[in-house]
Amino acid sequence: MLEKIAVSKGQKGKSTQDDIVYAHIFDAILEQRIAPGTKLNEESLGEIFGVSRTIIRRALSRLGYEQVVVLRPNRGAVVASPSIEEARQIVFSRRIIEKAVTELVIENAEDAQIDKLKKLVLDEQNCFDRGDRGAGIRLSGEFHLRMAELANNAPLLSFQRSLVSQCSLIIAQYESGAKSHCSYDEHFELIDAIRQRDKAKAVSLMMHHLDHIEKKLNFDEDTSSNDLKSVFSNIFAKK
Amino acid sequence: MLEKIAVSKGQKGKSTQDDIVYAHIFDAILEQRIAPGTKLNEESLGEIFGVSRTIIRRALSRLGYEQVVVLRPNRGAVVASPSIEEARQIVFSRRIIEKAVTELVIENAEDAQIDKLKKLVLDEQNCFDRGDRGAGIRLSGEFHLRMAELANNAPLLSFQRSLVSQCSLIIAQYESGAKSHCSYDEHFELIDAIRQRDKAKAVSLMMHHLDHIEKKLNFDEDTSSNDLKSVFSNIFAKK
DNA sequence: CTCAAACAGCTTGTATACAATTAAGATATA
DNA sequence: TATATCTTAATTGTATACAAGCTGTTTGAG
Repeated sequence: MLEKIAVSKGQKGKSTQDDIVYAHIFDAILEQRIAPGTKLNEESLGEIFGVSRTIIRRALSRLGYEQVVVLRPNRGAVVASPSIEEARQIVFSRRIIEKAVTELVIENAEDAQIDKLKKLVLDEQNCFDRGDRGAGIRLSGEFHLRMAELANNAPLLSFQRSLVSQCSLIIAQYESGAKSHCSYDEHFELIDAIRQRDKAKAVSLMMHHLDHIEKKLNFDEDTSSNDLKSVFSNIFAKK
Repeated sequence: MLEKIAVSKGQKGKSTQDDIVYAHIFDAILEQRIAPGTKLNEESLGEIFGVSRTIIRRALSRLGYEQVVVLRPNRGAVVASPSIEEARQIVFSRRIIEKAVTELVIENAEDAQIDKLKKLVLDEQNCFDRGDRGAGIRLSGEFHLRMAELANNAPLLSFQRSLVSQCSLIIAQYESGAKSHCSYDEHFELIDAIRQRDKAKAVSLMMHHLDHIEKKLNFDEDTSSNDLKSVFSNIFAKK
């Protein structure tokens, strides 16, 4: 059964069981099929995937390390639901990383590699056009990941992976319905600037790109939240 | 028995078993009591710490995620031994993060918090003066971690944690004997610049600080290496 | 004597059973 | 009725047993 799922998800052959489970839960969270705050019960997940709790626990630890789920000792895992403040910190970090990544890509990547990126953005466009917002958000994240790959720096790539995941969560949580969050138009523009090796322009485009995410955050600040402390903070006087 | 170790290490009370095991292996690696490349056998570690393989595996995964050990599927964990190229990437990442951190600290940290840092550097000085190089390297890393804490940005802090660990490994691996690697003098200077809220000077000091690490890398490049591919690259013709 | 295939051991991967902890409901007391 | 304590069910934490995989050695054929 797991085999079938693995194939349907197009995972590489060498995937072990926890990789598969990890990838499925990860995708489900980023595509908003599981809401932020949802409790992730180990035994239920085990039954769903047909594996023991051992495997589920490994997958959950990994998700916990990437901050996509929150692990509460003795109380299990829940899907992360970043607060506005946490979201701001995450976007801030991305600013720093994306700037460096963009510059590295311009310095190091070959034309052919950059062209490949375009295909990915076409896929992304496709998803949004046919209304699959979840997959669109994920592909949009993948675009930024591929950029980091072309930067040729392993630690930056792994940090970017974590940041992009968390950003997708934030977008899923805070951005209102139909609006395209991370418009593929901007991705196309960015690729062109990189292709022309125009560092200043590319970095500036990237920063604007992130501005858009952050502006949405401010705009939708009043969205209902799971963070009880912030919901009721106006009732109780501050210490 | 574990209890005793926990106390002797001054861990906080809420430490669970894997935290303790994790911390011990971590410290042992960073203090060079285990050499890079050493195989970490699960059962042996289990006996040493008096816990089951379950706990050891959790600790090893975590170390693997932080890149302090390398996990090879079906073949166990070994202490990481970064190649020169990997080391360069790590130092490059640190340049980016440390610049951002330094600026944030100057913007956000209170005088009292900065003063606290000074005590830490005194401890560091102490260690080197009395010849405890291992502990010195660890404290030097802790200095940079504290800086990241004062920056008030959770994702940056967690990335910094991973980078600092890896850097300590690099220093332990490549730097020759007695030389102080990350001289505490520079830490003192840095603190002063931050205290005066002199961004340009502080950032420049920090960059020089990292230059020193990197220069050592180049200088000691000929040190015997575990990277067989590079060792024998002169024998076989390139494809 | 060289090389290859089969075997044995040891180590890691996974499932399961049991212990410890938490959360919720029930009962009792003021 | 409100509060506190006890009890119980559910869930997580840990140990252990068994399965699968790798490594090194032995054995046999060329």
